Amino acid sequence: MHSSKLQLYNSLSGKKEPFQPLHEGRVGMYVCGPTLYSEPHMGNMRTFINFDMIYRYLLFSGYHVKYVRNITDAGHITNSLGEAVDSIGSAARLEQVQSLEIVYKYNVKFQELQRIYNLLPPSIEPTATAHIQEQIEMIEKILENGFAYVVNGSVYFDVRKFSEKYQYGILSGRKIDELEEETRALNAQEEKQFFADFALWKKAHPDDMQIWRSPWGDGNPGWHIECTAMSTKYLGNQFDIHGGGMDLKFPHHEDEIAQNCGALGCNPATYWMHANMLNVNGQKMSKSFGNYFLPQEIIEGSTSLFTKPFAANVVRFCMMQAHYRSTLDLTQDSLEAAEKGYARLSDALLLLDKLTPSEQSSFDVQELIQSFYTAMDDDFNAPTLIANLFEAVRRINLINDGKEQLTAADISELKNAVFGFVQEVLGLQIGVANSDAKLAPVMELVLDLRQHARSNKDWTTSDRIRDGLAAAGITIKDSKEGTSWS
RNA sequence: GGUCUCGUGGCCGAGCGGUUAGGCACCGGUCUGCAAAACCGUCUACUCCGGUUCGAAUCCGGACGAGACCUCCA
Repeated sequence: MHSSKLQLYNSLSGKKEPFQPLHEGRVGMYVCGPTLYSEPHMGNMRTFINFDMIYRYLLFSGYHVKYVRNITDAGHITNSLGEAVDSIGSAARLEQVQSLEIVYKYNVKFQELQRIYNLLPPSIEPTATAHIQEQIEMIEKILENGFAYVVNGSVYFDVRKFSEKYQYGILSGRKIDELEEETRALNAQEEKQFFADFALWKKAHPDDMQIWRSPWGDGNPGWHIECTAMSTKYLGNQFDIHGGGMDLKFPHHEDEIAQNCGALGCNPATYWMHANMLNVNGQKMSKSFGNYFLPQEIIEGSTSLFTKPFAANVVRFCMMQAHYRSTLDLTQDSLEAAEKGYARLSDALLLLDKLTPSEQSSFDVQELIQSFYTAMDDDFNAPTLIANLFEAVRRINLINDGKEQLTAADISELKNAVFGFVQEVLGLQIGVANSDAKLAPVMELVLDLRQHARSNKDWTTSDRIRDGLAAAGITIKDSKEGTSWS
């Protein structure tokens, strides 16, 4: 039961298009992963969380998905001044460790973060350093096809030559003759024949910590070629979806297209998807703005940006309330709102098991369920999905109050749909109990004593227990069914 | 400087030509010994100025403002 109505926004065309996979029922998806010269920050995580949601909905829709997300562990080697800059190497020297050691260290953290934020593991997470040979072969193909040239041990992509046959700038909308004026005056690029040419292979610099042999001498691969090499190896010359952060659109993705065309004669992906940036307190997350924090710090409450810790589920829920193509502003207020909203959603879902079925249903469950699919089929509109889920929450609560009815079969259908969308599609975990095994019987005793006092109208004692628990951080809730605590 | 995106109520954030987005907060109610919690309900909008249209938050033009990319970047 593949979702045939799925529409997705293609950055290549700038509009929503019906999703038509290359091979019926199968999807190949490549997403640019992290560069592990430092810990991935919360902004990085938003992109991966968004693509996790996209991956999840494709799976949920019945597609067989091969999801490749690379790990960049080879340094990006050039900066605007043409100097060799190996960011992984620089970080390693600072910490006095080998570059592989630092990459390994951050990779372990990244894997842990994926578990914490409930990301499904991709089908494959290939690393750049394990695919140097493939990158060299890809560069050789581009050279054979005449779209690159060798200078002094380095290889550059020939953008002008490429433009004779293909359109450079097709993704980002940039035009070569305009690019030159747009580009700020840059020096020290004498090796390049043309300002827009980019490195495929860069001759080794004495300070490089990572050096490989190649037909052009010792050196390391250019920044863009790893994705072309690995996407081709695992997904083929052409696949369905290529994703990444908005900031990778140019030049990285543009150059990937050029490389793929140059080597294999085709744009690698049918659909290009770009996730938008995360803002914190109104600005793009950045060390210089002082609004930079790590994904584990928000959970531990160890960032001074927020006054309290927030659960990974809450952070994820907050992110799902914004569309993946919109910027999202994370603030104390937005997180607190998400925390309460998520608790409301969560409570209603747990209520589903306790509902009393009726002979007849007072509203159309199918219509409600369909609205979930409609939202997600419209370019993965998770915020609208959540709005529709809250409509379900309202209905569930009304049933609980005896103001709406649902048959046992309808309750069961609703439950499957709602849990499916919340847990499998949005990747949120419901009903994760936090009660301590030793505390539970103690609380039972304490609440029993309080109930005893209450039935004797001994309000002094009952309130003393309630206030005492509150002081210990335990909140109790009285209801018709009894007293619960958390 | 160039290219592009965006400006929605107290906050976050959907919608993108006519129909309630939603969450949080506020307010009203139900429940309760009281309170909290929970639940139900209500109210606050579309930066400004023109234009197109029977009708615009939604399309077009302009102004102002914010941001992204052009250089490593999710």
